Amino acid sequence: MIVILLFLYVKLVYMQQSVFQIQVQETLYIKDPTTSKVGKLILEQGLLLLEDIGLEEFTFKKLANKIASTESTIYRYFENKHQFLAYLFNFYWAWMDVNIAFAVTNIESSHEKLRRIIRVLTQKVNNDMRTPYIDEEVLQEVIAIESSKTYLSKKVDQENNAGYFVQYKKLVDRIANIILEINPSYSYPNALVSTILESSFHQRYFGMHLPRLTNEMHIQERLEDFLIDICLKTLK
Amino acid sequence: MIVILLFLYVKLVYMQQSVFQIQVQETLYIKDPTTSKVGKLILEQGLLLLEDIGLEEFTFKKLANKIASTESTIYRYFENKHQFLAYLFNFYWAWMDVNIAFAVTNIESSHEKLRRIIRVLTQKVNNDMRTPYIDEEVLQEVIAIESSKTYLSKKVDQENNAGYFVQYKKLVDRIANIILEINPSYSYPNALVSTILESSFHQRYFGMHLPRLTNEMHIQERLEDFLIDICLKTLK
DNA sequence: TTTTTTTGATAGTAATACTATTATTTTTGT
DNA sequence: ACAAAAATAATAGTATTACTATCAAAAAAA
Repeated sequence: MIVILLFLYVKLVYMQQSVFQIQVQETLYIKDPTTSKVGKLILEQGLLLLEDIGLEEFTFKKLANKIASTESTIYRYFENKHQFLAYLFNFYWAWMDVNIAFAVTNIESSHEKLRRIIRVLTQKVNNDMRTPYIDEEVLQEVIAIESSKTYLSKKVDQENNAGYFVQYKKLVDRIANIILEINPSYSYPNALVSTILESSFHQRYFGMHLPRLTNEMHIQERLEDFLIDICLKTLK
Repeated sequence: MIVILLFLYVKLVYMQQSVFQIQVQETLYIKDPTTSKVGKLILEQGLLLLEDIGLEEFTFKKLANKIASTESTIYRYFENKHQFLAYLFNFYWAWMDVNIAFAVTNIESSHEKLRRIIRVLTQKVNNDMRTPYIDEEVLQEVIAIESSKTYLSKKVDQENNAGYFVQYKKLVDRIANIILEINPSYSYPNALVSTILESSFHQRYFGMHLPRLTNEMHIQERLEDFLIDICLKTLK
């Protein structure tokens, strides 16, 4: 408990509005977009544009038009669209980390913790009012589709050094520790966790677009059951 | 047995050189690249270029330079680089399908079949001399990194209709049937298979680039053990 | 209210993702 | 071996992308 609270204290910053706010690293932007109106507009409308047309078609020019601004302004916040995506990616996982931390607070059983974590991972999220410029439901959609593209690139090592994946790695570690509580002799805790996380995104996507690759995984309860079943049986 | 041989007969085309050759669908090219010298050069050098610089940096112009030809020539074979990738993607899975078919031939036990399949999936492949213009080892590397990009796009449904994913879907079905032999009441055979397939790529990649997300999965035996363990325990 | 910072407007460049045209080379059918 | 057909190379051109640079205007901070 104390460990978790300390953890939260370190990773969250207390703001004027007397709510917690999720922070991402300085390597993920040139100028912090949360500190200005245009910055927040970039986040808000950029996310919606990404949802709309996907990463490949997404350009700063189109976003600039959408927010009635200019390319040069957006380039003052983000180096390029990949950094923008990495920003959202880290925001998402930092936020999920908090959700998961709350979901397992006061739970004794490690099995139950894992079940709750998987529920949080497979559930459709609720919009978080503390960040009005980020629609978390849309964010989840976008990250599910685009996140693998952040690391499946020739620039992985460089981007990894720049901290593009810290939040994700932290979360994997945290869940892996719970895996080890359940079965301390299991050899592949991190691998199991990252497999589950990736699968939660891709299976849902397959359910919607490539149904032959899956078994109705667009239905949340099925996806949840599928993943919990794999985890608990694997750890027995 | 007979079913498998018939299957092979249908999906493979007997060629002059008295060897089997893997064929991909007509929707995956404008002009069949295997029917000409430049076509084969495009495949061969295109694959190497992809390995070298990745899909994002890959352009037909660069490939044209590499093979001392022109953009317009390449465009006569493939609509764009995504179709080119889809061609390789289907070639890969068609070829793995054959490898897997041979690996399980004459094997009685379904458990053993599954073990052998996972071995084939996680092993570094050997170059297949029947297709001198495709270096299968490089192909595996490239597909591992780029394949998700074929389906994680706004054009999935359209590309799915065009048959961009048939080979992959076929293979998933085939392995899913073996899963059902092991446990006929398991509810998520296809999902388990596609999870394993994706994981076999990504875990190895994590092992090499993002080690904190996995547990030394760049070592083939570990990856194999990890995946077999998950499958067999899940199906118990 | 001056200074500093941020934004908008405009311009420009090299590269990408193509399409089109025509001359030349290669393949093929007889 | 030769004409006809097909394929390729060379060249040009367009709209868009992915930036960078400059400078004036607007907004925020001192």
